[in-house]
Amino acid sequence: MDKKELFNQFVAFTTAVHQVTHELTQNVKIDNITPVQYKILEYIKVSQPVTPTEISDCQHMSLPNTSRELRKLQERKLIKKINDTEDRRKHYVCLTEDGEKVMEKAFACIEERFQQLIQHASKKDLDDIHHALNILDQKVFNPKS
Amino acid sequence: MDKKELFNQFVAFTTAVHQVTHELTQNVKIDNITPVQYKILEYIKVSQPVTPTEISDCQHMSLPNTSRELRKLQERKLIKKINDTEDRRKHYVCLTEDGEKVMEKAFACIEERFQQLIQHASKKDLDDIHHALNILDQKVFNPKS
DNA sequence: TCCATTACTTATCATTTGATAACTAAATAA
DNA sequence: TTATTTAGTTATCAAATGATAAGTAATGGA
Repeated sequence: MDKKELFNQFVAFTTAVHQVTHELTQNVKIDNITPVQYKILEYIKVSQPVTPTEISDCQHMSLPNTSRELRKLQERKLIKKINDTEDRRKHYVCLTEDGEKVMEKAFACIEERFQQLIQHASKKDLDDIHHALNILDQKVFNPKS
Repeated sequence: MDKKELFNQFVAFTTAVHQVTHELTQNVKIDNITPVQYKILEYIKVSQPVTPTEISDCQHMSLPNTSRELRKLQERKLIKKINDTEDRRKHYVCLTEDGEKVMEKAFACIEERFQQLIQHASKKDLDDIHHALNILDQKVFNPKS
C-alpha cells in the first residue's frame, strides 16, 4: 500500500463521511437554532458539563462569540450555567430539561436515519464495521501517543 | 454488536473525523478565499469539469449563491467556464492554470500533514487502515444500494 | 408555433458568523 | 500588597452566507 495512494483514499473517504453526516443531520433543525448553536448544543450534550473556554476551543470560535451564542441559548432556556465553587471565574454549562428533550429528539432522529443506512447489514457486516471503526480510531483519528 | 452501541461509536467516530480534517485543512488558506469558496475549489479540483448545478447540489447551496461565488472565483482567475456545445444553457467549470497551482499547493500541504499523522504506522498498520477504509466505504458511507 | 421547463445570472436583503477592543472579577505570582 | 494572568462578558463592526424575486436564454414537448 503506497502512502500516496492511501492519502487519496483518505480524502475520498472523509468527503464521503462529511456527505453522509450532512444527510443524517440535515433538517434535524430545532426551530430557530443556527448551525453554530446546534453544534454547541451537540457538544454540550455529549460532554457536559463544559466550560465556555472548552466550547470555544473545541468549536474553534472566539470566547466572545461563544459567550454571545451561549447567552442566546440561555435566553431560550436550552442551557444553564452553574458556578464553579473552587474557581469563581469559571462556570459550567449544562443542558436544561428542555435542552435535554430537544437534543434527545434530535439524536433519536439521527439514529433512526443511521439505522436505515445499515438496515441491510448482516451480523458479520456489523462486526466488520465495528472493527473498522476501531482500527481507524486507534491508528488515524485518535492519535493518542 | 448492539446496533445502538454501534450508533454511539459512529457518532464519536464522525466527530473525530471532522476534528482531524479540520486540523489537516486549517490555515491551508489561499489568500482572501472564504471557506465556502475553498470548498467549491476543492470540489472542482477533484471532479472537474462540473456544472454550476452540480456544484450547487453537492455543496448544498442555492444556484444563485453558487453563481455569485463562481463569479468571484472567476474574477480572481482561479476558475474558467467552458460552454457546452450540445446544450448552450449549460457550461462547465474548470480550474485555470493559476487555480490548479493553488489547489495543488493546498493538497500538498494537507498531504504532508496526513503523512505526519501516520508516520509511525507500520506496513501492516497501513494495510489495516486501507482495509478498514474500504469496509466502511462499502458498508456505510457509499450506500450504492 | 407556443408553452413549460431548465440552466443560469443579477440584484437585493436579512441573518449569521467572525474579529476586535474594552471591560469586570477572580485567581495567582512577585 | 501590587501586578499579572485567567475566565468570561459586552459592545460594535465587517464580512460571509442564505433566501428570494425577477430576469435571460436555450431546450423540449404539445
